Amino acid sequence: MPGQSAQGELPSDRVVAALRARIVDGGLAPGDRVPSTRALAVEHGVALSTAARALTLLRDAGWVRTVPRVGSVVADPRGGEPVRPRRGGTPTREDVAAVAVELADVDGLVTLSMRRVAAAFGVPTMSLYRIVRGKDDLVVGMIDTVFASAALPAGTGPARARLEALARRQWRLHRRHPWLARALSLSRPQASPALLRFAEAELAALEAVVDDPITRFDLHIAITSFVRGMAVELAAELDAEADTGIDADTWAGQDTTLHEHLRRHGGPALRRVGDYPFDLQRIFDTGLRALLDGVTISS
Amino acid sequence: MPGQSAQGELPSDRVVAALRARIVDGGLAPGDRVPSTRALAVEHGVALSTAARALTLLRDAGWVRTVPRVGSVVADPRGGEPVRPRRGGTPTREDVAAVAVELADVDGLVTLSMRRVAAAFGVPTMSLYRIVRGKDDLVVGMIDTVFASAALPAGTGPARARLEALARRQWRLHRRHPWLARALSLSRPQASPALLRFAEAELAALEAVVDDPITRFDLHIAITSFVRGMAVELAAELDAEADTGIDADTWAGQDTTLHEHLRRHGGPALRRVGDYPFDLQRIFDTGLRALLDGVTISS
DNA sequence: CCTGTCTCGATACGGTGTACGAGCAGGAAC
DNA sequence: GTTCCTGCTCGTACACCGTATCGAGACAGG
Repeated sequence: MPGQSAQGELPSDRVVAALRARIVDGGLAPGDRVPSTRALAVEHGVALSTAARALTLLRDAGWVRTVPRVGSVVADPRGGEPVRPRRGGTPTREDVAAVAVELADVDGLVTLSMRRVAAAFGVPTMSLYRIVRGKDDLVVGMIDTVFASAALPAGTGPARARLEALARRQWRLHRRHPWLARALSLSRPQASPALLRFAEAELAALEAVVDDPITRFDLHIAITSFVRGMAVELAAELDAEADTGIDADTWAGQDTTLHEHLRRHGGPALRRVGDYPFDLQRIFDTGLRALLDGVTISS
Repeated sequence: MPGQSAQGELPSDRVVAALRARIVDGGLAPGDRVPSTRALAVEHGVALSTAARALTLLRDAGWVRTVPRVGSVVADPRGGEPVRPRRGGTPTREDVAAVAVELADVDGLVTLSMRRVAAAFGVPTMSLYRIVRGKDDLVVGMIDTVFASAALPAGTGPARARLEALARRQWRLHRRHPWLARALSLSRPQASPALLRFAEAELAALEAVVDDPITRFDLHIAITSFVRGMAVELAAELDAEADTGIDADTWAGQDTTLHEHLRRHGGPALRRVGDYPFDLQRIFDTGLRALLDGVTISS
């Protein structure tokens, strides 16, 4: 589908790529004027707004800079930061992400649509697309927002305690934002500064425990995966609870069939567990302890 | 959206619940005729097809049985199995799930739509809804199909080896069906016979290692979560690879910005890792070893 | 004032899941 | 033999999604 949001196939990206190519070739030197919106439009056979979008993207990436009343000019590669998002009344990426996070916290990720975010923001739907590249990008921004909101635990003390604190911190984030697990599983791994800070802290703690740098990084990913896997379970649990509240009867019906299934297909080991108090916090604690035991044992 | 497919709120469920209530009350005894489709439709103010669907659901659940040319009749509770899905030319739930699995294996879960499944099956779209309850139900069926296709490793030998084999088997399933992780994270935990078989085997192996039944079940969930968390990573990796193939240029561009991000936001510990060969199989092995070390250590 | 440039927002497109109800084949009853 | 009435089939329609496109307006320079 066209709404698949497979980033990289959009017409504006083709224009961006072409211009970037001309810049790195030297065909366009720093200071040179880049073709105007209209020129780009006829040159590439696209709509004006598409060309305008391409220019915006180039500017946000730091390739060109906009000189008011003149046009866009190739930026100096040494020219410092990739242009701060223009301040002023216009909402920033962070603002939009923050609003979307609030919305998702209340209603979940499924009902989060661009239209709804825009409405909550008080702007027309399509105006969002000047601030974020699309829904995927918005979700990445939300993830970044959430992880940026979490303070890192102290980087001192015993390594084991630091690792535990870091995992717990992430787990708390998932408790607060149940959509997070689903969002992480849906999005590609993006380079999010806030996520990198967590990775950095965890790797630093692991240095005291694991010598081999590759194994160290492996274990970092393994721990993260464990936390996220548990978070997925948590999200599912919360969903189920929400459903129970709405429709207790149906749930009860499913419950009986669940028990029936368990009786029919579950073997002796499953039955031997008996009455099991399902408490994800305890499960998380137990699992994390085991995992960290295993990590520290190899030192 | 109305297609949110929150199971349990459908009008047909209300009808089902009402009829079930009348049956358990004794208002409708075994052998009694249940109201006809049309009668149900006017009684509950729903469409004919909704009423028909309700009857189908009741029959599949074994509450009633259809006497051709007469109507539906309350089934004898002792009457054995909940009615085999009628054999013959009509495709069964398993058939549909199998086709959907093939489709998802090739094209991924995102492009899997009811229309596409129906087309691949050669039936009209809406005919699927007589076989599965909706897309969520179809996905659950797909999960069940996949797990049912996997043979369980031998239930003998050292517990540690059995646990490892079980985790590996699940991991292999995720390698073969990259959509599986996403499907599991999206769906509620359903009582799937095939999944229960895995749980049973894992619990049996854990019995030799963990005495406390609650801790044992906790660790079972923890191990499963770890595997699934790693599988999510795997799915993301495969997605990224697919994108690279299609659009190497864009990916290269993202790569530079990724490295830039890493340089800017990554701390010393991240840099000290140096060149890291990203290989999820090795990461999985390392992580699993650590986790199982931690599990067996507490014995 | 004109004119080239940028900004904005409505509209439209192609997709989704699924509720709905008109039409159908065929045995039962008259 | 006709007329009901059954359950079944499936084409249509709805509400919603993400987002590309484009026309109309804002604004500064000449």
